[in-house]
Amino acid sequence: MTLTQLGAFVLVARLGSVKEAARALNVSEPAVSQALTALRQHMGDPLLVRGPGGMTLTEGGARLLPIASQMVVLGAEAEGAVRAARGAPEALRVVAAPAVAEFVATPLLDAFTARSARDVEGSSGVVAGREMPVLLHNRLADMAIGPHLADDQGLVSEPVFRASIVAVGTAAGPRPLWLVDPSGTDPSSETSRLLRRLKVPEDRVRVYPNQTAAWAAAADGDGLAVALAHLVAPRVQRGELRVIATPATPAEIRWHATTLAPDRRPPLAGAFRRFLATAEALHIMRSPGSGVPPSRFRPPVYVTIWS
Amino acid sequence: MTLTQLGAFVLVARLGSVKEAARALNVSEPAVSQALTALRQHMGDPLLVRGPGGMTLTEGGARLLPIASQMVVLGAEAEGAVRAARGAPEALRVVAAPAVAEFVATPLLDAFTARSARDVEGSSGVVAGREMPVLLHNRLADMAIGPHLADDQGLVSEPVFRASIVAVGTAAGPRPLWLVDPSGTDPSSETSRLLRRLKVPEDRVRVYPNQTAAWAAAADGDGLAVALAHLVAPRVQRGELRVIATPATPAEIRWHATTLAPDRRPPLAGAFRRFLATAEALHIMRSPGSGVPPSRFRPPVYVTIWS
DNA sequence: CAGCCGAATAAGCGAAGGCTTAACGCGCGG
DNA sequence: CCGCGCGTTAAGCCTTCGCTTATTCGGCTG
Repeated sequence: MTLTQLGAFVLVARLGSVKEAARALNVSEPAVSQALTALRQHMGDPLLVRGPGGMTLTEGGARLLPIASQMVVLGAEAEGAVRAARGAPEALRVVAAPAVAEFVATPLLDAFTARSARDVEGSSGVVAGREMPVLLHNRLADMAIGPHLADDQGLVSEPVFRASIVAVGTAAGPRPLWLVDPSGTDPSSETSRLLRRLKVPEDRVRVYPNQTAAWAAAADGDGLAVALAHLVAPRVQRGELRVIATPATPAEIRWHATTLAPDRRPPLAGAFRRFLATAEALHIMRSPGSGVPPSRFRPPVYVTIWS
Repeated sequence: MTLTQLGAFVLVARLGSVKEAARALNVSEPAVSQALTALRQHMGDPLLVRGPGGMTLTEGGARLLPIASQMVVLGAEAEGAVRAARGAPEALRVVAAPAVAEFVATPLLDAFTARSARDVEGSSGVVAGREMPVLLHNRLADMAIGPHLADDQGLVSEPVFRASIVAVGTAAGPRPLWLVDPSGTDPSSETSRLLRRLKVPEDRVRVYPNQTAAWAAAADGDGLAVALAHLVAPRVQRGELRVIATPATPAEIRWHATTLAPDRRPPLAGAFRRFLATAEALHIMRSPGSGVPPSRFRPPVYVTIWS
């Protein structure tokens, strides 16, 4: 399996014909055809078969195409990325648990890049706790902010923030519906730990795309939402929501910053780690202003790998 | 540039040593070293240099690593994907504008897969309008739901839903701050069209990760949020928010479903397109129940390409 | 049935890729 | 200063890639 083969396959699938693909690639038609057969053989699937209106994908080909297409794109990107590294700003890549990402990751990165004298470019993404060690080890991220990561060889995980999680809703009741953010599906998260401690059955849990949405549903009387106390406080004061005591809340939780061991982590990750200890960072975590000007808002490039 | 070369590079970067990488790959040490030099030459960058505590990445290497790593992973995935296609459920991949993704994409796909007799597996992702045609053409998605896509050769875009966008907040005032979801940064979106029509300068715009969050901020009196009227209605009725008239709102908008031309689109995409015309789908779009049980909630695999 | 078009196959060739063993360079600690 | 340990270079070998031209196969159309 070669990038050229994948490229040929992608182009034939897109253009619907070997001939056109050959023309687009500026090679002879058999070259493309041969690349295809090599790939077919490797995969053990026809991938593309003759059909009305050109070559059409088999089910296997349809599965392969998005993956192959991405690989081709990444291949092109790779060359550019290395070349662009000269004189480009240093990159700092942070992955975070949903609540962190939703409320504080962007303000923190903004403050850090603004304060850092160096030319720095930060970006962040959301992942489950289980993924974090892998991403750090593979250096797909420089720092993870979220739950404590077990003493995985080569990782250092230090607490950077303490908060309290509470249940909020409009009224207490028996067998409430629990409204949570995606970390409810992440077994290593505090949210899911809480649900387990309360023995909430799965059919009494509803997952929302983010904590704000879950609060909104709770304010509608749909159930109890899990919330970080200091973040939901304004709504409680306004009377939209009430803090509902449960056997397991309020509970104290900690956010941890995890990086590779100091001798192996990028310098920038160390600098950011030190920044997290400053009063400025602490202030941001305690009361993040939410919403950012559009020029600052760069949504990460989410590429969905359809599996 | 070969996948083997990239694999060797990734492994050396991860393990910090050529020797260990060679052992992990079960090849001789020069094999790895040579793969590295080939890649270095191709890229025109040392990528990895000797450093204290093993081989350390150059800035260029650091840029390459995440890309290379992903390519390697995808390479492995490719083989599995084709093999798994036998007897696997058919895949339907939908990309959607932020508002669609936030409120209706998941319920729609759930309803469709539940109703379809076939074994179907749906998944969805969020993208900007500009990306949609290329994703469809490249067959990285089977359908796009969002703005009308210009008469791009080979694409058919049909309206599937009509709604009204309004501005909501707690009070009208001069020079309000506009609170929008990420589509505010997408020039082809209705939201950004609206902002342009109102001549809102960029520094009066704040982008939130989703519409719900923007509404919440608006309820806090932070400014005016852009909202789909029928979705924000409950909050207006409860008095949390008021609809604020502006010279450009309320405005009627349309969601369009776009696929490849019928003769080139996957059968499943056609079936889903027809489903969107049913009363059931219409009902879901009009009043989507939000929040899904966790067993149903499969967050798409978001892979961030750090550029 | 002839003719045509597009895909597949055959045969051949140069250039990489990818692997080995052997030897070299080089920083570091005994 | 000698010997490790580790990365790199050298040389040789076989396989595969990737391309060509020439030919064959298969389906569609007049």
